[in-house]
Amino acid sequence: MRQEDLQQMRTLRLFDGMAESYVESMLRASFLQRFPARVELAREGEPADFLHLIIDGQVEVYASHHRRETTVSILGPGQSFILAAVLLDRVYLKSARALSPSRILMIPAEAVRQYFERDVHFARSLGIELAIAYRDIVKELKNQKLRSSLERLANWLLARNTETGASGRFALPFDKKVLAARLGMAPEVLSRSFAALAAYAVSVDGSSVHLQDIDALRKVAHPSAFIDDPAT
Amino acid sequence: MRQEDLQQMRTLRLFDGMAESYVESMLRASFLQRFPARVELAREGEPADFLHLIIDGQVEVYASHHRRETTVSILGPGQSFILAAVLLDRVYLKSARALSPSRILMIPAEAVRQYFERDVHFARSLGIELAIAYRDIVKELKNQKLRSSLERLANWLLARNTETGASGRFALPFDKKVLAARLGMAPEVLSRSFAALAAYAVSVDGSSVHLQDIDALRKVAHPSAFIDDPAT
DNA sequence: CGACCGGTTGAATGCATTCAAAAGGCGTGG
DNA sequence: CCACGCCTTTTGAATGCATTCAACCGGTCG
Repeated sequence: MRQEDLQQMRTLRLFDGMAESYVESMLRASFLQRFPARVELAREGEPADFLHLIIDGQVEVYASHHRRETTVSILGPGQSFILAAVLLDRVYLKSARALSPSRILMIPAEAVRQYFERDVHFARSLGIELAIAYRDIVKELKNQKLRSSLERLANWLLARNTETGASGRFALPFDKKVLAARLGMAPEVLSRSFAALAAYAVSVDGSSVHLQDIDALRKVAHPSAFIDDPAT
Repeated sequence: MRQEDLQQMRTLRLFDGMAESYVESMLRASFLQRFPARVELAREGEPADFLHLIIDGQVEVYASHHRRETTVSILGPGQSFILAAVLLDRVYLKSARALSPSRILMIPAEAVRQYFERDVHFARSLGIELAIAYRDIVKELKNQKLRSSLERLANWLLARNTETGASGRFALPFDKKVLAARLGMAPEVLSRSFAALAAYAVSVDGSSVHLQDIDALRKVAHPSAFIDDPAT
């Protein structure tokens, strides 16, 4: 790892409050890897060998079973994945692939477990990280089971709008195909849902979206803090 | 709390390795409550005030939104719920109700957070508990999104059979209505699914189930270690 | 130019929900 | 002990949301 990269890694939230010498030693054992788009970063069923931390890029986390596939989440810089498997020393329950060229900090599972036992601050960070991940997936389960696909799309648009400054205009951060997977629907359904939302002043041109009547959109979406609000 | 109850609480897995004085102090602040069936133990949207630990009884964890409701899990003795909300000091994302008369150990959220910071062993227990809960819900998400209701039922039957000694005969641990909710389907669908499984030598009489051809059932179910195996 | 990929649109199918009604089980009160 | 009523479960039928298959458009790349 290069000196300036190391410097950046040291400041990761995950290491907050941790003894410096521990951080150093963990980082020495870790790899900062670059991956091209479409590469598989982890495969369901394999033993957890590294905790993955996204420094740069987008990663799709998904699971397969019996010729079907479902996207669980799409992660970006600052987020980690497969933490639970690492902590418990079990196999991955999900696979992950890079959606864009990515830089991933890979911390050996063994080291994670070791310092989890050894350093309160690190244990605390991991616990909080896990708790957040847990709540995120609960929200996703609710999103999937309590909403129609039209509602899921509407809420995603509202959330994305808020996230990007609430200007009413933003670009889709990935292909519609991927968005469809993220929202748990076939691409065809996403297409039809966008069409249906035109009635609520949602206009889409390629990847640029314009929400011209947020209130109308909220009425279809029925947003809920307990599903959509990342800070809740 | 009575002396003998206290004694029992002290041996909880959650407290393994924890300094005795800490355990004592946590338990002194806690309540061992009895609840009749159907009582609501936690409500979505309320601030997390207690970590709940089931000593006795069955608890249904569910979430509501916009006049719909979905069951997230059904828990029994030894399992805790709403740990993530307690740790992060956020509101509950799910509600919980007692399915049967239950005894619940309620540990004040404040105390949980305090000892989480203070005691490595406790932090470790919580981390592991959270990691397991996380993986369970990932499995549930996969179960829901990658399977038909017939498959979900078939797999549940297989798992339950294994759990109860693989004799091919067992009783449903709760009403079919509740089972339907647990499996994410309407009661009507459960009924029809049972009827459909008769073709695979599954016979049901009231709450007693008899699986007469496990292999046939496995063929419909397509069980997967990464969804169904509690130890994976 | 032709092939391919992402996206859209149309049509058919299917799984599951919903509404409705009837049958079976269980407990309560007369 | 029986009758009644409530709740669970089953069965039937209609509806609907979403998947799947298929065809088509437009842009990009070899």
